[in-house]
Amino acid sequence: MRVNIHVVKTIATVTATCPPLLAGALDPGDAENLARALRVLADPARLRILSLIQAQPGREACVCHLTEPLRLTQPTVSHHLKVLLDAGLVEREQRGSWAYFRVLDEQLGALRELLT
Amino acid sequence: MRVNIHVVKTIATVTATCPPLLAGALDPGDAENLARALRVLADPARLRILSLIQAQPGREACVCHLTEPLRLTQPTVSHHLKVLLDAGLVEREQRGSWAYFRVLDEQLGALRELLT
DNA sequence: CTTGGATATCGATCGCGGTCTATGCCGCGA
DNA sequence: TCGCGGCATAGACCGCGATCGATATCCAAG
Repeated sequence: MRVNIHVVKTIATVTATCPPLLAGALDPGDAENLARALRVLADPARLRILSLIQAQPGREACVCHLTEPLRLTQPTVSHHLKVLLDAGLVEREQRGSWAYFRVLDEQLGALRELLT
Repeated sequence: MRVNIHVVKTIATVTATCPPLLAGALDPGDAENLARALRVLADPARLRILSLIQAQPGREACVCHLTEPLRLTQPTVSHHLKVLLDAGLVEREQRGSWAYFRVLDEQLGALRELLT
């Protein structure tokens, strides 16, 4: 049986409810959510994945384009892409056997606005 | 014997050498440095510390002002403040027995610019 | 100098997450 | 239908860092 799993988009959630960092005392819940969102970016492999996708012609990449420059195994790259996907920082499009990923820059911009 | 320890300011270092995230493929070293800088912010306690300091009258706070709202012990708060200090996100001023901390918003702004 | 309070440091614990290998799943072509 | 290639998932391992109690350090007052 197939169930629809509603994946919480970390970034979208926090940008919708969390005030800017220095605009006043953050309550514990907002701090936790913002920290969770920042933790997605606070990894060298994921930062490189975002920049590598964006540097690709067409600004999209599938997993097999990333494993070699990252020098990481395919499962590890898939893991990072899932983290980025759940956060809402990339989108995924299946084309045949390949899964193409694109960066959602608006989400990155929204997150950036919270560091104010 | 006393030695002068030169503490590397994480944020200042990365903003001086690292290109914006989506401006092209990040090399591994830059990715590592940027991730290190983001990891400083990717913690709910440190986010709350920054916002609590800023919410204080005079935009400064000493350790004893932070332990209670954070519900963390004094050593833990001191630890987080040291991380923020080493990163260059806060400055420290000793006044009598008390150590007052202030947020360096320029550093936060510089880091924010890298998420582009 | 001694005491007391504020802060820093030390050492230990423990949970989280990045990485791997092994394996499952899916779509395509022969 | 079978095999293969691309990707996802499961499970295990391991290091890092958040937190704490204990203790050291520093400063002011008496």
